[in-house]
Amino acid sequence: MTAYGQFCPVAKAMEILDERWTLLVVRELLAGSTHFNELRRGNPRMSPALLTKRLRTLERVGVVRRTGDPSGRTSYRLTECGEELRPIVESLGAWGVRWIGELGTEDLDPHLLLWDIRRTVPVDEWPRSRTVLAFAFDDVPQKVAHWWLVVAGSEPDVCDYDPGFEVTATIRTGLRTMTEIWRGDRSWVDALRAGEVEVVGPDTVRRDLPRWLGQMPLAAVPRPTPIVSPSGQVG
Amino acid sequence: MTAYGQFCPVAKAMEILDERWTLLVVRELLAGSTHFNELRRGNPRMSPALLTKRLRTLERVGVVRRTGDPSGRTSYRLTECGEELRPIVESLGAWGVRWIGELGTEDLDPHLLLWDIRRTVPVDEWPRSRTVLAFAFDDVPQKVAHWWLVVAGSEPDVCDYDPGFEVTATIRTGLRTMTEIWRGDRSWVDALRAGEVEVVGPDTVRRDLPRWLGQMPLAAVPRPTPIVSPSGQVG
DNA sequence: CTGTATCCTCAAGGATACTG
DNA sequence: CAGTATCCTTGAGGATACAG
Repeated sequence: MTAYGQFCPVAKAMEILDERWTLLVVRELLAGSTHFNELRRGNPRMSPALLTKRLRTLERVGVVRRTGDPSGRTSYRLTECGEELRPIVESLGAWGVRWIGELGTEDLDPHLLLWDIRRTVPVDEWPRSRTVLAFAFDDVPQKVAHWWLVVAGSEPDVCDYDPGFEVTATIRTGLRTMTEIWRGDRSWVDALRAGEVEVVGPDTVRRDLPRWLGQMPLAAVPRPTPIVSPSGQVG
Repeated sequence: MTAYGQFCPVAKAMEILDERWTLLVVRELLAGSTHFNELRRGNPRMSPALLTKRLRTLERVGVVRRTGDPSGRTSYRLTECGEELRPIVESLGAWGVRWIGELGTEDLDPHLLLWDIRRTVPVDEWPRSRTVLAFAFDDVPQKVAHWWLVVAGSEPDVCDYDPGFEVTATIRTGLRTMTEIWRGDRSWVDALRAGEVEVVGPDTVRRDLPRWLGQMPLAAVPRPTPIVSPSGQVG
């Protein structure tokens, strides 16, 4: 928060918002997280001390209000001022998904992926009875390769251990491929055709599964048209 | 540009954009600056080494293209990718002007103010003949208290020394007051009534002067409605 | 005009362990 | 659950001078 020495509103805004992690904490709050550990889960590489510090700053400048919620737990909520950051965070996301397609291996995180999927799972598309999808990622250490997504009732659950229910279908693929599909960088059909995803389960499930999982909301953002030269090469 | 370890497009965008000064350099490019020293003038507290570094990064990620312009001078221009940051920078400005009203003394800078005014002076509103406005700021060191704005033809000029032409009118006020008027935090009439601005010159000029100078574009952004309690106090 | 080159400091923030 | 406490490092970036 070192001052820029400018009266320009953009500079004044950035004094607050350009600090590392700040807008990612706001992103979590916009997505509906309210508790300290929810915010941590959304930003696992952030130390708790730093999260505290950022929340204090955001509170001081009026973006966040810290309250005890009904049950007495501490909870953080965006003020009107903070809520008005929504279009900014959304535009940043749209810009990011359009122009920063290349993901490093560092950017891939199964925990974040599954939690993000869980957040927006279209439960209505799923069968009424308990349904369990198993994920097996073949490009990460065994320890973090297996995940389960359980939909029973209206609340989806994510586990990194076998919850013991019968598995409806298993998705074998790379974490990278699954992430790219989720982000809308490539389509299910494309990945299936390329043999990079294998869905083990009944045909009906294999057909419905893409609709069950869906894609992240930003996946719908149109991508820049690649410039194709007459020779057919991408320029 | 330390990675966040997240595939989220907001995180990927912020890896680039949350570095100190970055979006302020982009702001200058969006405003039409193309040369190294123009970019420096817009961000005087930024060291040239750091500006170089930021420009290299922006070039590497595809936001900026570095070219020699017709005359051979180096020039920096936004790519399509960089141009798409415009709505983001504008939203940040709108948010900043709405929610960060308090300016520290550090934020006041006569050079930046005059250059910003110059940038958008509505020359058509001015007399056809050469017109010179003198600014005398009474709350800053003598050295930086006196400025001249010269409009002759279509190109306005700013000087921090007496250019020698006959002065059409002199504006005596605080740098803070002038900055607040420019930002739209307060109105001319309000500041005049409060006796915080004195315009020395012909009546016609005193009347027209607010229209000559105008306000920064973001001044038009509506401000949050203060919550007024029944007792009349601002909450 | 468009940068390099150096130096220096300091504080941001990552890692880890611990507590009411 | 919601943070503190501590340590440590490293590189970000401010200041200044200089160069092609």
